[in-house]
Amino acid sequence: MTGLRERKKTETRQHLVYAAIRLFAERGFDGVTVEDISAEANVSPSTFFRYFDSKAGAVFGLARQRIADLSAALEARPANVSVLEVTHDFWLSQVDGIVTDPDVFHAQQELADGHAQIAGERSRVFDSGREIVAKALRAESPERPVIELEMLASVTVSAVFTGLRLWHEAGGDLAEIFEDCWRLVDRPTADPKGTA
Amino acid sequence: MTGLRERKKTETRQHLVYAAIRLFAERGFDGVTVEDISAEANVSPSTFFRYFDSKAGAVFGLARQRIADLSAALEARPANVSVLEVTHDFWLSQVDGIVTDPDVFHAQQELADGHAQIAGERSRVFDSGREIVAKALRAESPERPVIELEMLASVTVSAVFTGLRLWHEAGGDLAEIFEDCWRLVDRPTADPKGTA
DNA sequence: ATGTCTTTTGACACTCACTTCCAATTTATG
DNA sequence: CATAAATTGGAAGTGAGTGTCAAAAGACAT
Repeated sequence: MTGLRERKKTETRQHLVYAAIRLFAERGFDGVTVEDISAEANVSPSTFFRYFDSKAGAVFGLARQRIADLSAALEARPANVSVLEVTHDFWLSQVDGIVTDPDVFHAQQELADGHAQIAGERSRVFDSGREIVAKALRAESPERPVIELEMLASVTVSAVFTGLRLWHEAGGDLAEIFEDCWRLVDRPTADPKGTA
Repeated sequence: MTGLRERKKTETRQHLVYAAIRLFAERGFDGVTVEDISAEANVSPSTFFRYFDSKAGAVFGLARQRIADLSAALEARPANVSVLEVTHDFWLSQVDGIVTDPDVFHAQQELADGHAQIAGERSRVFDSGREIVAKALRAESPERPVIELEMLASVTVSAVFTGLRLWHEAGGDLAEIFEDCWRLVDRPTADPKGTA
């Protein structure tokens, strides 16, 4: 599983992503060619397109690993911990990595906000996260209506997305912002219509 | 405001959007060139790019008008109707137009799910909707914490997005599905942490 | 170590999305 | 009718993205 081949591949992928983000941050998305990125990572342009579908794809080229980690965390869920708790704890656990090296995150956010192509990549990453949480919720509570669970999964993504966005725009304590966002996820669901 | 020039422009834009969606549905996104779309709409490729940033941009080229309508509805809001109510009623009022001619909607959804570029366009449309609702909420309740309002706005988008997605995937009564999704928006917000 | 098989890579050629610039055409205005 | 302004078409150029094929490198046997 962890042969030299595998290691070299993840290495190359990382080099390409970091090279891309750094160059984009320096010269702008349109000011950098795939050839530039490839040269910076010491591979050929052909190789770039073997790792990513598009130039924009490199920006969130490592984020899929995080989604895979979330999926693993949910599959390893202990019986006495809810899916929402696992999801909450997982995203909270990601805060450290982001605040430690915020440059990459802020660059990703700027790029996604400025270019529809990159926004598409970001959107897809979050969407696959939503799908994974929805699947886990369905397995956990097969008796609850699907629409309710789908909305719940969607709102967990909203919390993460909103938290990151607000932190990017205004700064502050990311963990604290995230907890504030999460409060809207943990409201009771089985209530009657309420204030409507 | 409604001179011949303006009318011709909106006409051309519509022709391009419908031509694009129809051709994409027939031959797939990659099986259609900008030249094809332009020819179908009787304009030159140069003109196409004066209306849209990219080939993908044409898919949601009319959706921005809906967001503008939402913005207008929120600005015309009577004092005794809440922002959430206006937003809810607006989206519900859009249901008719979608179910009457569902082909365009389904085609848009398929295209966005299959191509990151188009997903980016969709993401941006919904995001501008979120921004508009958030702005209205801040104006309505300046005393409430910003994070709470931002999350609320984000959840309204989740409701619309989830409703459309589920209807696209499983069919059924769109208005009913939307109401089910909206239940998670209208839960009380000022509660103590509750089940957390 | 050596040979063989498989995977990864680099080089080349090609299409088409997208940009830029200029000339021609059409609409608005006095 | 004349002039100004906006819109359009055409042509040329850059670079993203795809396909193919031969070379290089890791995996695995003897």
